[in-house]
Amino acid sequence: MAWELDSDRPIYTQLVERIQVQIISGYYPPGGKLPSVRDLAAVAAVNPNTMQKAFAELEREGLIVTQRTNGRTVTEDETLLKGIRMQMAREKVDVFVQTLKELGFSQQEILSLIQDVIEGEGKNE
Amino acid sequence: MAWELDSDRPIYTQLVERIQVQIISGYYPPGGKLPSVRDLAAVAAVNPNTMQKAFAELEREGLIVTQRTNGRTVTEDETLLKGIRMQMAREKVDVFVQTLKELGFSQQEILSLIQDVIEGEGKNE
DNA sequence: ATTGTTGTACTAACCACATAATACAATAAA
DNA sequence: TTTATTGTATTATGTGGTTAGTACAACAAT
Repeated sequence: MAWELDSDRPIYTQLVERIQVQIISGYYPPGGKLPSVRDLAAVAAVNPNTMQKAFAELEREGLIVTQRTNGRTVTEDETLLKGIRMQMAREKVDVFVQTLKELGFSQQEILSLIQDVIEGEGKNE
Repeated sequence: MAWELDSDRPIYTQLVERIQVQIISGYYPPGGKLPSVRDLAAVAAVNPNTMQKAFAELEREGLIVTQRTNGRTVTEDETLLKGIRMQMAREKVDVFVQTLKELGFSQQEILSLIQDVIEGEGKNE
């Protein structure tokens, strides 16, 4: 399936975030090989240049390593991966809680909304 | 203070979201008058054209009403406002929970993270 | 009546993003 | 050695967002 991309934000940014999650979640394990620029661009249905830009950003963050003519691999630094995982989670939580508070929801109401979603999904899994 | 705007997304979209929250939270009460395009553009430090575009979108959604030569007011349809409030909240919750699950957090872990933030903030308020 | 404020429309210019189409060097695979 | 694949770089083109500047009609305030 082609990746779900929002036209409201730069595509390369969305590619970065998606691949970040795939790495953090273990879909691409530490030390594992990543698809080539061309292949992954084809899968995502974007231009190779755009995927190249996303990979460059991921490399700048240290999540992936480039071997000049033999593709790319996920970093083997699992400490870094775990750190980024927690960092991403905390940022999502902070933004979420702040946003809901701005909408006028109390702490208890926020927790209730979360539990509603979790219990609702529980019936399907 | 100038509004905090992210260069990663269209400014007018961020203006829409910010004003939405201000309306939903009651900062601009139902039936209340909104600043003029030029004034609010000056406050936010953006071009009047951009603010105009944001207002046009808000009007399309029904949140605000335009009086041709006498400014704009927030809709008096409080049922609509409450509906949008819940709609926004549920979407935020859904996206949040899904994102955290993709990062490999369990339901209990998600709840714990939320409680950490809430309790942490409690000490400052 | 005059002045000021309102929403609105228009053009020009700039820039970032995205795509398309090539091209090249390095190296793995055959 | 030859071929294919890799990352990478380049140029050109199109699109959308943003700003700047200007202008106009409608109406409130004076």
